[in-house]
Amino acid sequence: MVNDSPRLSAQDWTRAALKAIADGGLAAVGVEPLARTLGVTKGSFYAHFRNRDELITAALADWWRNHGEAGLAEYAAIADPGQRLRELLTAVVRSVQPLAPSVHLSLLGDRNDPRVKEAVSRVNQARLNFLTSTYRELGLPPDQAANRARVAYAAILGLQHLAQTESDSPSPEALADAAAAIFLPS
Amino acid sequence: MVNDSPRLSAQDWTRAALKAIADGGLAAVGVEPLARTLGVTKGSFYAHFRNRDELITAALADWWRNHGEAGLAEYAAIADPGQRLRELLTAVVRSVQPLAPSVHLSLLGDRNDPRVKEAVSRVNQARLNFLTSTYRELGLPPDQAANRARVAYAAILGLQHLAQTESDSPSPEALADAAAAIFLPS
DNA sequence: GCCCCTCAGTACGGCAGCGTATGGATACGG
DNA sequence: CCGTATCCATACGCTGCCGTACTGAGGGGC
Repeated sequence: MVNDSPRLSAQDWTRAALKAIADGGLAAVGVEPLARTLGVTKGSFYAHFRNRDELITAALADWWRNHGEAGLAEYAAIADPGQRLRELLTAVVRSVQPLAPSVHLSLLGDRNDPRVKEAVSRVNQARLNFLTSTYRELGLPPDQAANRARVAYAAILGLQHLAQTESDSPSPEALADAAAAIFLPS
Repeated sequence: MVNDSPRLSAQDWTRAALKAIADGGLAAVGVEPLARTLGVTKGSFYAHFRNRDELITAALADWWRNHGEAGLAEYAAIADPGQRLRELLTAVVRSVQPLAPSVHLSLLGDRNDPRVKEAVSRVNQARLNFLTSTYRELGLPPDQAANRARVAYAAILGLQHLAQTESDSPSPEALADAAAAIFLPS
């Protein structure tokens, strides 16, 4: 997967752009800065993209493609909805600890950009739909399922917020238990 | 409260800076752009601040001062913890609808800046403490109260997140009911 | 082996924003 | 009415970044 040849592809640029977004937002996506980190000059960039805007659009498209339904496939394979939900929660709570820079959170600062809005909206929608149908499988009526999914997903997002802005991380097991107790229907 | 005199104060600049942060992040805080929106030139700015950094620091300090414990005073006055929690939830769910730009969310995009980290951390800590003690008053043991407060606050943050990136707003009453059912201890 | 296409280097123009210098205007206390 | 401090305008240099033009080097199909 690693491109050891000195030649770069367009994907190398979109990947670098996403990394830049993850820890600096759209403002951190600059042609010349990226070229420096990639070890080339911007002459290379303009062989792959027409301008900076095109790179941003490509990077965002890449992102929501991998974080929409694609990223949910693993869990969609779990037949039992209760277990599916439990594994989702624990996975989220566990993955939340490290200060792994998150594209999703960084994009909040640029949520006025229509392309960003579109991308974030797609990802959120896919996840909300997934959670909603899971709750429906658990027997909740449609509207209740939708609301519960919404609050549950909101909690997931919020936990990531908190994890990114705090140094002390509370015990993950206890938190997972608390989350499970709250979001698994009685 | 409105300063109709043509002369500006330092507070006018910090307020403008916060507004800029709310819908563009730190990157949107520029001396010359702000001067344009305020109808003056940057000559005015450098009469109040030594540089752009000082403005940002002042604006952030202003923000967490008003959104930390100060903003919670209104609810701290409610004696009954159950009612306090309910009013908090409904107020949050209600205030979430409009696309009122949120400083808090925008700051997440710049969470790598140490000053931003500090400010956001202070506000979150104050709110978490408040929620935790409320849950304790409701009879939960300390560790459970802390975890429950954490998840509840996370849900609040996440709901704001969702409200900002979606066009369709689900019925606020239903959502408030769902949230209350979830976060008010049985 | 030759050509062509892709990737990369160099150089230039342009623009926006930061910071400084300086002087003018306005308010206010004495 | 005068002096001083505060607020504001103008002009300038500087830096970082975008975008374009042109050139060069290397590899694969024929």
